[in-house]
Amino acid sequence: MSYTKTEENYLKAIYGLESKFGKSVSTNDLANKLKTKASSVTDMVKKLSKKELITYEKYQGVSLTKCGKEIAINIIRNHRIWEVFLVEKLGYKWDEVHEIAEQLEHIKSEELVDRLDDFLEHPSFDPHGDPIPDKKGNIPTRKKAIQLSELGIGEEGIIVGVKNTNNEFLQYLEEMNLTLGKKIQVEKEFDFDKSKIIKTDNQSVTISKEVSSHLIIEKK
Amino acid sequence: MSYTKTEENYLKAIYGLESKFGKSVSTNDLANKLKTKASSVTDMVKKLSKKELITYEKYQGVSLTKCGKEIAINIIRNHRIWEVFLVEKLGYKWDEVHEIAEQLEHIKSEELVDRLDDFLEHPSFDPHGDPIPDKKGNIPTRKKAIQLSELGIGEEGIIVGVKNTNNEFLQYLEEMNLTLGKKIQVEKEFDFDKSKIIKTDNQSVTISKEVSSHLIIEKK
DNA sequence: TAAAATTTTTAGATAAGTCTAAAAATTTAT
DNA sequence: ATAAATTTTTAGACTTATCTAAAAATTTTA
Ligand SMILES: [Mn+2]
Ligand SMILES: [Mn+2]
Ligand SMILES: [Mn+2]
Ligand SMILES: [Mn+2]
Repeated sequence: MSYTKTEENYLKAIYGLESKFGKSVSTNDLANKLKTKASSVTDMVKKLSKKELITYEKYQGVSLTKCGKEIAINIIRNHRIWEVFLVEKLGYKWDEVHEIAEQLEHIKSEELVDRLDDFLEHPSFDPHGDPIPDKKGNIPTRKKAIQLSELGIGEEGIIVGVKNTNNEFLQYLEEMNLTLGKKIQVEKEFDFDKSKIIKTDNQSVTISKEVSSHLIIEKK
Repeated sequence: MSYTKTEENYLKAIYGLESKFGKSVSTNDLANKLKTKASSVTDMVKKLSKKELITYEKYQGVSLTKCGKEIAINIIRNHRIWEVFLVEKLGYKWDEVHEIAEQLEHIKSEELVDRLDDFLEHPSFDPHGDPIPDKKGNIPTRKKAIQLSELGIGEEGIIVGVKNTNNEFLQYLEEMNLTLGKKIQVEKEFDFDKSKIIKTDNQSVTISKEVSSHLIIEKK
């Protein structure tokens, strides 16, 4: 069985919202995430429900079935593997790959992404630090990853992920020298707004709570 | 300006038929090539005409405008570069890549295929020996390429292309050891049906006129 | 708990691309 | 030059995914 690009995007969006909020997904939230109208969502949700990819009851929101979840995770796998390819092999920057991966993730082929995965030597994380599900849907985890906002003064860590893949944010991080793999140390924290001074290899930068809560760190 | 997958496929098909027959393309031929109905073709052809990608007069068939031709060639460029990638980097066989490239050719990105082209070190021909247009639309040519059917007894050459990318044909060639780059020599020709005995590096095979006329050779 | 606000669904339209059946135009054959 | 055959176009319908506006259900507020 094969699904339309639209169906796949709905499943992916439902998966994302379900994981984020830990409960069934509302029509409005879905409409908002997919930049469409609630009425359109209702239509599609009925269709996906009939195909048993989601469970849906009027006014109660939706959640993925086992099958729907598998499909969603597979699309996410495709997306992230393509992002690795674009950055590692074609030299794209991490803020340039998302849109293209949004297209590539829908290419229909049993083998393609598995071959690409071999070619890339089975990466576990994408250019934004997000985990890449394996063929069976298992998602790698990081043992002791925390938000930079939780790191105390003097403590050291390595940047392993970003919790926001907005292009401007990624470009900002690039300028601040806060990219994946960078070793950092908390130099100071300002109580009044929880902003921090962060020491990287060659400079110190001040970042807001907003920023530090979107950076994922592995403690040294 | 960006076009739908369908529009792009129509332009590509028109380009192919126009090149092949050297005259304007009929509704029926187009319908046949695109595996759709003549009535659907008439609709789309009106649409492309309004966009000035083709010229169209009722009952007179269509031909590409400069702009339409540029788009068609660009899609072909995409297709062939992706085919090279699939074969060279992901280890696909030449009979496995066409369908996937049919999808990949429509990915919308200014840069993607150019970067891929760099990554592949600017190939001039795809895995089937078809020329890859450059970014400006220039199509590489081979000076002295001829059909194997034109090669005389005793003459030698190298296989540089196939004029039919049907999967079964490609698999047949593989079995006969008649793949791109192979050196061959005409051992014998049978007058009654123009079939030939061909010597390759390690064996002799008999092939029909049908087959030899679809193999492109560069004379030694 | 009743009114107000919000969310969700329904009803009806639209656009792209496709199809069948029938009409119109063109080409081929007699 | 007509008739017959073929090609092409038109007319009308269908599917998918969308939208707006209005109705219905649910949740919040007072
Ligand atoms: Mn992404
Ligand atoms: Mn990512
Ligand atoms: Mn091809
Ligand atoms: Mn090819």
